Amino acid sequence: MTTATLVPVFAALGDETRWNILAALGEGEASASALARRLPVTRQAITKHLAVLQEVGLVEPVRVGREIRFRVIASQLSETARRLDVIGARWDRRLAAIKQIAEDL
Amino acid sequence: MTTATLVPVFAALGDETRWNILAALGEGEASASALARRLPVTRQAITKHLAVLQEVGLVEPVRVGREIRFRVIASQLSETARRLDVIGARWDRRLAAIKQIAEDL
DNA sequence: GCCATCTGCATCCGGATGGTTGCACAATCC
DNA sequence: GGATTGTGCAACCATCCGGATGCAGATGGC
Repeated sequence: MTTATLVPVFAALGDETRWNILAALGEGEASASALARRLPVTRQAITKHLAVLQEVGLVEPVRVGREIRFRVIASQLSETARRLDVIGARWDRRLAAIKQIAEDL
Repeated sequence: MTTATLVPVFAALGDETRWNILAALGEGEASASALARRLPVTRQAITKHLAVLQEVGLVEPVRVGREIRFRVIASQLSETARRLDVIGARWDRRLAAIKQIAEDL
């Protein structure tokens, strides 16, 4: 679960490279080195990004022999979407109410 | 509609102050000056944030007399949530498939 | 045991970013 | 018409951030 606070999750998702990493991980678990081979960035850069993604619970490390692979935690994405949807709905209601009031004038 | 590219929207949502502004706008339309009065930041800072929010279609300016009020576009929030949910679902399927393969070994 | 490979840590760098201050300009209300 | 209030623009500042380099340490294959 680790329901991370919402804002940092969005901050993590607000970077193109991070999405590329997530997309690459969609093909299956991969280590930082492996990711560095198929993406146009250094391993160290990838490591930092993975740390950010792990911090907000979007990704999870798995030790395999001497390497550390990472896998996407899809549920965290869904959870974030759900929470954002709730917020959106709340605003919809509020705005609808305001509009109603305005029209009643 | 203005289906802004997803990543910049997340980047915009990845800032605490911006959420405070959105929350304040939830009470109803407000100008940059008005927001500056009830938030612990300068009007100019707020103006910049509003520009970012407007850029990604989360907020919309409305001219009222000599002031420019801003209102939240709730549909953009819902839309973003929907798109994120689709991505999450895709990952869920993919991960389920991978798990299936692993178990079949 | 040795070499190849993967990870970790520290440092450095340029650009973006959140924020401020200061000033000029526009419009509105009385 | 004048003072008040709202906006716009520019410069400046500190910090964060994405990224690169370099080097040291760990670990596994053969």
